[in-house]
Amino acid sequence: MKTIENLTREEERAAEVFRALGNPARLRIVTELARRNVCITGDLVNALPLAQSTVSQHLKVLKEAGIVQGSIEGDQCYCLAPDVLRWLAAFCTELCCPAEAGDTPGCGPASRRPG
Amino acid sequence: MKTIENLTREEERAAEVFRALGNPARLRIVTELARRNVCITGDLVNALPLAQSTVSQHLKVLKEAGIVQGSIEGDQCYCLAPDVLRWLAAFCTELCCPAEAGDTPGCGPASRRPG
DNA sequence: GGCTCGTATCGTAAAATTACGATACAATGA
DNA sequence: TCATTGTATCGTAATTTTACGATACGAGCC
Repeated sequence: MKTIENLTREEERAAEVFRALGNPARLRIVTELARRNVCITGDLVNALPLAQSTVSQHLKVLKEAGIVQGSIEGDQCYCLAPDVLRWLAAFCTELCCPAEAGDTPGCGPASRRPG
Repeated sequence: MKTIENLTREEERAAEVFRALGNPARLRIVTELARRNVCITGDLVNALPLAQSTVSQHLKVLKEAGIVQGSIEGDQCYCLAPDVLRWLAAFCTELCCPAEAGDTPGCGPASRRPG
């Protein structure tokens, strides 16, 4: 994939997190963690129709994206990182509802900005 | 990619939208649309260091995910679909801050659920 | 020491994504 | 009618992702 160099740091980070969440198995892991608060790998392997090694790899991706974190027990007890999803929610809200802009969003020939 | 069959419809939809946003070029398109409100394809081609055909393909992905929509002028004038990002923000918030649950999230040996 | 159990990592095959040039196609204007 | 312009689609090569089995590795127990 070609690197898009004029991304802001925020956009770059958001793309990374979006990508990690954009896989059904990984999203399932995240919802499972949200439901249970804390899981060991085995819990997640049981919850998914995938091989243990595959689940472990997905966990690694989620960990690298900062979405889940291991406990102090040596990476065998996972939970959601509390801030990332909150930040992502704010990012999405900012995109669709820019607080400052008074423009009413919407398509159509008349709504094209003059600039 | 293997299909995870026990995803809820909401999770499936979220994964689709996350995946579409999880590419730097596409996220750039979305932020550009958020900034300008409305763009024709050429505007986006100019904003990105990619070939016209590539940008067009990314637009198609975003359109199929329901994130952008074409205007009535025959798909040549794009804007953000107003509801999807709002919905996605709500989805993320629900994941990290489940309103009902009184449990305090967090890792550690003591917080493992008894079940 | 030698088991078993749970998990991470390695190597690899299949599938999907990404980007590009070439081309098609509709609208516009000479 | 014929060229031009803007955009979508096609075909394809390179890269990345996904999933699996095999294997390594540490902890706990005999």
